[in-house]
Amino acid sequence: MAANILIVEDESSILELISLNLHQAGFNPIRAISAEYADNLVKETLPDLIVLDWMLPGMNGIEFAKRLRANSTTKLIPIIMLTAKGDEDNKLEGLTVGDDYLTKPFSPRELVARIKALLRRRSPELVNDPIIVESLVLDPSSHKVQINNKIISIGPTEFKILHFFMKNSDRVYSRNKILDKIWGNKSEIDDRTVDVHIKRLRGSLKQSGYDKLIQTVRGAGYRFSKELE
Amino acid sequence: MAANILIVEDESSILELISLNLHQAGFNPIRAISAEYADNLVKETLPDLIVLDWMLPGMNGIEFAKRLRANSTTKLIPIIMLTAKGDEDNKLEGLTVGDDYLTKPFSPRELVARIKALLRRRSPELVNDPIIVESLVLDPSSHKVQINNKIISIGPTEFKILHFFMKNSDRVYSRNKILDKIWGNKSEIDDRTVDVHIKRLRGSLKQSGYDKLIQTVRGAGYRFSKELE
DNA sequence: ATATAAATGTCATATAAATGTCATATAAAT
DNA sequence: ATTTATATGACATTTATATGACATTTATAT
Repeated sequence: MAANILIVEDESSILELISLNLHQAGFNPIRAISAEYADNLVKETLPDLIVLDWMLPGMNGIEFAKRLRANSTTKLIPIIMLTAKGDEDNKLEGLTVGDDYLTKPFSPRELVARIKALLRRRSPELVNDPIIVESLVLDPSSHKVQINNKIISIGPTEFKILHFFMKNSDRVYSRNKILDKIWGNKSEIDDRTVDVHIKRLRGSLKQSGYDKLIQTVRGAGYRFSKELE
Repeated sequence: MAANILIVEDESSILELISLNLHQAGFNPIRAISAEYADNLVKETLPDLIVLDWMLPGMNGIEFAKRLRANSTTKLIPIIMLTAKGDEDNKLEGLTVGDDYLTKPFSPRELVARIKALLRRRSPELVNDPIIVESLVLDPSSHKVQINNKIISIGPTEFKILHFFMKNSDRVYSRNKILDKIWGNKSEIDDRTVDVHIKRLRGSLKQSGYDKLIQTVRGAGYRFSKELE
């Protein structure tokens, strides 16, 4: 289940940019264009992390952050402050109030990295850390698959399938479910195509014997599991 | 078959957020922005569970909950109430009317956990939990059957029969009833075929002695039961 | 922009597993 | 002892999955 990240930012273009990037990184972005609006949202549902712009119309970022810190139910939510270039002297205050800060302009990649770092501390299960099964390692962020510390080459679709399977192991998925999850629900693609990609994926894993992890469940679909039958 | 969860919440952003999180958790969220609107939806869809905001414009949550309880077709639907922080004194009433409650602000993750817990209690058939009889375990989601922690291989039809029997144990089913349940009611298949599949299923269970669980009731059909005769 | 390589989806075919029926053996009921 | 119901092994057939080849699309390098 993806982490819910509240973004508080008054410039809509930046808000959208961040939102898009977080979505691509696998998070659920929640948008707020002001501290007041964000406050209402936080009163209802607790986000897992807050990205908070320093300068906001109305209540500013630091004020909002302090309010969050003052409330026992919200005080533990990690906050990343976004500060403008000029506010060098305010950085200290930003860092003391928030858990981390970034100076504008910042790279979305950097923001995602910082978010992951903070989330990792408090809720490691929400972060896209490498998934490890014995000596098979799939690293979503670097898009690499290793077996015995050796990188194996694998096609994009095969990567997605393996990723999906490793995240959702020990469960059968029908070909149609897999088509939905990997290709998207609009896809007009033939069921049998899944077979072919499974074949290719198994081919990539074969050398190490890990192709056994991808199991055919006759009449039901495929399953990724350590436990062999 | 995902559980249908009706969410009644007037703030659209919260409604969307909850909806998104439930969807990610594998549920089928149904949105309603008022009790009046929800009332119609309940009649149409008979949801498996309702997440109900306490404070609503028009008819409030508790009133709506009471109406649901008064109606025989809806009285058993589990309800999770969402209460505002201040309403400490109302909690008791909320808990008595609903089956569980959460105080705002709550984390979506917590909500999902509560929903699962309630569903497991009230409609275990929706939760696809493993079915366990002594050391025989059938896991519908992974499509595996274990005996003494060892996976046994079993054909699709045998799996369906065993699943059906474990869900409906201690009851005799005629061959025709079994044909209906497993093959579908259109089937033109011979009664005796059931015998053969029962034979095969027993064969798979034999090693462990669990074939004894599948009992022949002469003149009536078959029965799955722990109690040996 | 063009050349080159990689990836994709489909098909036909090969292989394997599962199925349903039957004939016969065995056990239970009368 | 005879009738009736169920168990079982064998088998031909059907159905599902695996696989190799190929034309086409898409991405990457030049």
